[in-house]
Amino acid sequence: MADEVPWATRLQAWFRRHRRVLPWRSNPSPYRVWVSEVMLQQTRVAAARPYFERFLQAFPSVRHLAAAQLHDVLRLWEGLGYYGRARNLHRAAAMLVRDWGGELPADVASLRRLPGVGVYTAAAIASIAYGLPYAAVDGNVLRVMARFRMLAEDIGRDPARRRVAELLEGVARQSGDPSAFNQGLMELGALVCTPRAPRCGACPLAEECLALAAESVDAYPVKAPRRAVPHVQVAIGLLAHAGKVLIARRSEDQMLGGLWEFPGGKQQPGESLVQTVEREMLEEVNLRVRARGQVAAVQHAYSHFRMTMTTFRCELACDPADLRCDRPTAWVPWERLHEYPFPGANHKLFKRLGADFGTTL
DNA sequence: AATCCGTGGCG
DNA sequence: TCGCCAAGGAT
Repeated sequence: MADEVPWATRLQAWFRRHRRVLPWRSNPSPYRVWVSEVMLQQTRVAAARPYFERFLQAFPSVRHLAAAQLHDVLRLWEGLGYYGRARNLHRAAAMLVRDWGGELPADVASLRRLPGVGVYTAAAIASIAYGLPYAAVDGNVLRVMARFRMLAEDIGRDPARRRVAELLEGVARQSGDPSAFNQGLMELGALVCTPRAPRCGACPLAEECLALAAESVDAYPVKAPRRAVPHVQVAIGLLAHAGKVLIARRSEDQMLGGLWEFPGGKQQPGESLVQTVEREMLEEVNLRVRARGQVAAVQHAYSHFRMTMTTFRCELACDPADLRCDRPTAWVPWERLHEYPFPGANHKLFKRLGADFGTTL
């Protein structure tokens, strides 16, 4: 059957020969495939790998994950980004225990109902863990197929993804090994048909590649330019009392949800950063403080805006018992802050301040 | 359909 | 230095 699509056969042969040894490939159980696929969403293999090892060590099964506290799941996700993935993974584990006996369902419709499992991830789990014939169309596959078939559609839009999925569904079915076919296409995109400087001389699909034949590989894939991102000024306060600093937990329905931070917020028009931090402290935790001096400023780029985060040492100008906040807060010794999951920008700050900064509080 | 959601590496 | 990009999903 595989002979009906020669390029798919060559692709799979190439994959068997060149595939990387990756932790989730050694034992592609449904749980391990699921966790790896979620970690790999918009994330490079090199970045996800150490997280996967630690995560599976801590939560070896769906039931272990479901029984865990979100706090501990987020600590293991800390630094990987897109924290909604971790929250969804945790929620989905509970659903799997409740509705599926702690197993991953073996059909795409049921998989698709799990939070954090979209069209791509459902197809990836179904094909890689269960051998079912679905095309898993990720960014790699879109780029490879845009060049291979010289597709003019903007691959950032949904019609292109659907078109490629239609193109590949039949091939995946005839391939005889949907897991190797899908992973082969993605591996090809990661190792050979790369975004920049593709290695067409090493490509098993080169002789049938339309973009290569037209000497137009550089013109594909077609992608709309990104918009410019805004830059915001943020001021945060390090408020110490009795040897501990005040932190607050971000709401789970917002950006960086479930992670901890120092109180603070965005600078408003006509406001100095000192005024910003003093106002935010009052608004967020109902404490009157005086900003004593700038400690550090770090630059950080999020997915859709950039930030300069300026940090001020603050001094209490009211009774600490006035503390009121609509989200969890904690007074924590500086050396124990690592027990709480913090966003990347805060880790830049920690690194800047040094390990013994706590002694200066 | 368009926007929101993180981070680090790379040229 | 800085824009681009990576095994996308939710709304």
